[in-house]
Amino acid sequence: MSVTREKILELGENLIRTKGYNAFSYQDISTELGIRNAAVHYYFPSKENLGTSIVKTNIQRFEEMVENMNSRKFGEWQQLETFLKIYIKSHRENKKCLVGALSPDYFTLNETTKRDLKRMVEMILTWLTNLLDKGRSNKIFSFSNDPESKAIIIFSSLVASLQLSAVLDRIDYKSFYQSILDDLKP
Amino acid sequence: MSVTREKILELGENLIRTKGYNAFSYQDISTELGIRNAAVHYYFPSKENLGTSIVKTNIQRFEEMVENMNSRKFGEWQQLETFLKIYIKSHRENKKCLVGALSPDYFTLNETTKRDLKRMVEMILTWLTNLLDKGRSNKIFSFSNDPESKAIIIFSSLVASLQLSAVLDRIDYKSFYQSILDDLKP
DNA sequence: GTCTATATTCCGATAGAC
DNA sequence: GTCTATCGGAATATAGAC
Repeated sequence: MSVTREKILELGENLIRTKGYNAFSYQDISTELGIRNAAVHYYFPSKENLGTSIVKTNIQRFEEMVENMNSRKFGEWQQLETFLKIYIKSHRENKKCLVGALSPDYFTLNETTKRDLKRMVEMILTWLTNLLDKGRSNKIFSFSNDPESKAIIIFSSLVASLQLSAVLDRIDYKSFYQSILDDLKP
Repeated sequence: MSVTREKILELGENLIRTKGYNAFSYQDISTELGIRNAAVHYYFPSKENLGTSIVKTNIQRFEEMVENMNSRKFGEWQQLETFLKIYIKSHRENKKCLVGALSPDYFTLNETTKRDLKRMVEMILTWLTNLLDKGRSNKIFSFSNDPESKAIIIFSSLVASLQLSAVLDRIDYKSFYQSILDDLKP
């Protein structure tokens, strides 16, 4: 696979996660890579193509993370902490997560990207719901509400915390993150 | 104050809360109002002006809500429920809240709008932190972590839940909202 | 004070050169 | 297969008519 293509994918993801889908342009990418904007169109004919490819890449990344944790027999705590590390890293890099970057623009996306983003969110929420449910059965987590609602609360917190971090440069992310874990302790 | 100006403000807010700041244009507004796009520029010379005005309006609205609750001597539960109603209403109208609509685009905003948005987020978080703190002292709320972290978790949940609702049209908002309250019950 | 005609810049995308 | 020259349209914004 072309190295230019790879670079475009990486740059595109970074641009979406910093400026947002509707604020970045092919020009941003071509300038950075020292090529013409139309060269980007060669690899990704439309912005729709690029957006969808980026979402698909992220879905794959998530699936690989889950598979990896399963094959290494991670416990529920370990799995949750591994998942949370994605957000700590994003926070350190001053980026939003892909879901937090694209979901606010959902209505403006094309059908393909919408469908993929939806699939990604469903995948994450289903995984997290199951994790919380199993963890509670095993007396590792403790919470009063139903697992699905709890999963939405936790996932939403993570997604928006990265958005709010950009606004309030003084969020103590360590405390925030620790609070999410503390909330689940038996 | 001009009626056209009022309409522009209202339409602009709706557009930001549905399409997002970088996706809506003055054309969207002028078409809806049956005037030329430049007429909108008369009232709000730049998009920056419009954006800032909308944020300021929302800050004022929030301040009035708090003042109103104070003057009517609302208890902590009642205050929290009143606050949550904003999100239930937004959810019903398929809109994001203003913070959830603008924060993801923070890096692309001009300095004035950035400053106002920051002020709005700080105001809400400070209010919520104090509410949680007082409520816990009065044995009305129960939670283990520090009030500021808890406030960020709750506020983040609310902000992103509206974003995710657009993606997953099948979020049971009632359960979600009830779970947030249940989490705080002693 | 209110709005229209118009300029300018930038966007995403196509056709075609190498 | 890879990229450049270029288009058509839409975006924000200004100058000036009424």
